[in-house]
Amino acid sequence: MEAKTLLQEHIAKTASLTQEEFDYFFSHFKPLSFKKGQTIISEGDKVDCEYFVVSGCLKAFFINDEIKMYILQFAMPTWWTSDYNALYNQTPAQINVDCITDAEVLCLSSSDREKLCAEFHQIEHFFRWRTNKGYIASQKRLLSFMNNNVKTRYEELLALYPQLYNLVPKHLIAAYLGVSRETLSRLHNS
Amino acid sequence: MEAKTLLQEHIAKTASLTQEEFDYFFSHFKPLSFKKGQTIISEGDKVDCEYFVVSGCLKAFFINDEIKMYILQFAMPTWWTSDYNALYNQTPAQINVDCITDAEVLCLSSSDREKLCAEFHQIEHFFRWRTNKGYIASQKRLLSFMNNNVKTRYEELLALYPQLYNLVPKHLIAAYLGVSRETLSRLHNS
DNA sequence: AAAAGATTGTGATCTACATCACGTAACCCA
DNA sequence: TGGGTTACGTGATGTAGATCACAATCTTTT
Repeated sequence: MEAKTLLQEHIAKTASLTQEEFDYFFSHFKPLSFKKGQTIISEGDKVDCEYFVVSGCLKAFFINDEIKMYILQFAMPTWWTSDYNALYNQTPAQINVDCITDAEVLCLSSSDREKLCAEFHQIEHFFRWRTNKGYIASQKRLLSFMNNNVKTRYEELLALYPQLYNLVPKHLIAAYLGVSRETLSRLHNS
Repeated sequence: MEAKTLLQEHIAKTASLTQEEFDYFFSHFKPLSFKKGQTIISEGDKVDCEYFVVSGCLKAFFINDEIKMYILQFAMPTWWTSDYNALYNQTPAQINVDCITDAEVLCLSSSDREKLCAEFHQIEHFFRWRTNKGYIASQKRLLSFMNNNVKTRYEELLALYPQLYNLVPKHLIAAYLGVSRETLSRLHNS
């Protein structure tokens, strides 16, 4: 699907904009294409934008001790991603974002987002709900982390996003679950 | 500090309301007082409200297998709490909220919040930012969970909220850290 | 098509933390 | 003021998952 239509249908679920308003909104987004493996945000970068995924799959991750990787989010079409802590607090990125597959994204700068939120009540409404859903999902994941063992978390993840099983290498799924790739591999037999 | 002043100063940090607008906003809140140990939300309840803490300390927690407790949030003055998943998706509460100390709260119904957000752009702005901060904090905690051992998480928590050490029994701090009370106790000696 | 790198599986061993068990001290509240 | 509940410490033992090591594919690049 075309980027503009995808975004429009996505927004329409929570906010009512006229076609004219949406066209204006859309004009602030910059379309970007990336190849598999390309980096969008690196640790230490100044972060100015957030990204709406049109096609492909990104990962937002943290590297500890230059060795261990922890994946905060897989970002699929219609998902938003960035290092929101860095973006809102104007601090250097602690999170990396790169492309698991070739990907197309729409890039929106933080200043444009704030401008658009101030100009259109409905746009502010949309972003409140988007963040709200992210917050609820994040709380659920935290609870699952405290409450469930690796096997249960793995099954939950696959039930929620079956396409990940074939799209994403297993060691990345392990990094999302916060477990070693060896342990994840052994789960298949138990 | 008086409940109304506390809320007004809290809101003023992110939204500009005239005194008249704030008075109208405030008129939708219901002040409630609770004693130490009293329950505000029980698992299975229909959840209609969110709560702004004026004084005291609440905990939002999840009980697994009728045995293990996991604390999602300690809620102190100027913090907001509820079972947001239940509140937004109109599902029965999975989270409990009760009082660690005597507490005063201001209660806002979800329908009033949505009404106020629709009526005043600045109020929608405020709630977007509040949720945004919650989302960022939740992501940070998730990262710390994956990345750090118990001792580091304990030190982080005490650095962020030193008052918790004396205010809250250790087994509740253990339940927040997702660790057994015995292990937490042993950390003091190591 | 060959070489190099990435991905996955699996055994052996190690470790952080859980669980069980028991003892002591502090705090309610009738 | 005394008896019961709650809080907290600490030893002994169990276990999920980490780490190390190596081998077998599968993918990408030249």
